Amino acid sequence: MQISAAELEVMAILWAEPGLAASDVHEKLGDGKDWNVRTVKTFLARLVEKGALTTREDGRRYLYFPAIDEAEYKGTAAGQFVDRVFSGRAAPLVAHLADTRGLTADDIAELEKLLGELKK
Amino acid sequence: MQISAAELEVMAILWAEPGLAASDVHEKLGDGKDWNVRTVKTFLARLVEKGALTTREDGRRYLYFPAIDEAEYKGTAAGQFVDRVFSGRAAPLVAHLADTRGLTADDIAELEKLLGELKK
DNA sequence: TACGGATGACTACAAGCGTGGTCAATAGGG
DNA sequence: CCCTATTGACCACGCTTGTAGTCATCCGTA
Repeated sequence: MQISAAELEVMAILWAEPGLAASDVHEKLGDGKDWNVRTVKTFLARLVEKGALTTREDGRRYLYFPAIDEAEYKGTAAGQFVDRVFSGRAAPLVAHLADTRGLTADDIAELEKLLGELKK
Repeated sequence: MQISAAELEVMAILWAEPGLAASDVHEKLGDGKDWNVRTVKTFLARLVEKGALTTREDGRRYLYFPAIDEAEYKGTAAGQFVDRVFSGRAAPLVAHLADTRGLTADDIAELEKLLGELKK
């Protein structure tokens, strides 16, 4: 089930707040995204078609709910990305991230904590 | 400069061994990828068009060379991915990787070493 | 009650992508 | 020397993606 970049923005909004109507999603879009409402509706329709969203009728409109789990989706997406770009190896990915965008001290602390747990 | 998944496979081969001809690239493709030679040539042509490869004539054929830096490309790609899927935060990405595919002990060790260096 | 704005259904359309076919020239093996 | 396999140039085609337009309907307000 492929979800495109633009569609993912819509999913992000609905993962954060399920049960919105098309116009709500439109309003909640970030700054750069000044998509037409119809564009948003297209994405919603495609996501429903793809099985990533379900709808509930609410009078004359639909409310949209995520049909796939956020953590699960992100996990798979991360795995696919690492496979595609880094031949499946996670460490170089982190190295590159550190290199090109600089991990914050917080990031590093969080990662250390994570590694501590993983070692157990 | 967008490089698609299939094109990236070709880039990977040429990053590992620059100066191959189309047929060489075709031969070096991994197991799953039984693309037709013409498919490979299409990707090569598109990559040249995109400026990701340059060519040198070698008699009747072309040799292909990467025109973009591997580390740089991967760094940007990683950054874009983290932005797109994880709102720019690296730690959750690693957490998801650990979760869904299990990092190996080696991975963990490598990451720890990396973090050690980053802290300095 | 008539109209303007919201809503869903359907349609459009160009660019990108994955996959490969056609054609003409040519180089190499028999 | 001739035929086959290789190579590049160009073309094709259906699917996805980003970005909406059109149309009919309906709801609330003037």
